[in-house]
Amino acid sequence: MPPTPLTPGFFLRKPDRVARHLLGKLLIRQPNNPSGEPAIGRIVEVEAYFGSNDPAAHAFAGKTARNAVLFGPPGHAYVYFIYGMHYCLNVSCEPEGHAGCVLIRALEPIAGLATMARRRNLAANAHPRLLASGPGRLCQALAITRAHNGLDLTEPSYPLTLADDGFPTQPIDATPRIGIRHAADRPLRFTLRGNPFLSK
DNA sequence: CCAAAGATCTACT
DNA sequence: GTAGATCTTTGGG
Repeated sequence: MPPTPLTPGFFLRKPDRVARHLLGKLLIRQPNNPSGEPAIGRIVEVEAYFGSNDPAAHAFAGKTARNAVLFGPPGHAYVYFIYGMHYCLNVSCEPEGHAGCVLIRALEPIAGLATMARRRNLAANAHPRLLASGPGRLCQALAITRAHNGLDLTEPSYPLTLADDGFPTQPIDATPRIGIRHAADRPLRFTLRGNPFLSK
């Protein structure tokens, strides 16, 4: 079935519910110029962050210039720069005023693998696992930067879109989130069970 | 103004 | 397994 963009209503639920439902969906990156090819990946690993009552969330200490997108409408991109080198992509969820979000952590490459490899400075025949398995890697593979912060991911005419292609429901594992200091014991990282393109 | 931490990745031992 | 790269954001003086 042809990919259908997700609707804002998809993101109105709590972050853990949205996270589970995002597994198996497509992240579509339109080319920057007409001669380029789209880059498409299937979401296989995500983490849920609750705006309040979640010490690990960027929005835990309240609204700032950096995290303002999280407090806005659902289905929008929150892109931040970390460790001086990497970008990470989140999707805002819950109604406006609530700062829940989902971090996209790994993609299974579906289309545009050569473009992904080039953006990642890898050989054209590099193992596809190296393309987008990890939050920093997938942003590099899809050329996602702070320029995309605040973008509506439900609008198919924009360069970055989330879509459903009818991929069937799969068993899901829930494990602790990666790389955080606080609340590291909560099982809020969700993965497609046994998928070879997970980040760890 | 300055300092410190950070939802990472890669290379090297 | 450990270290280094590299810079934005934030909070305190």
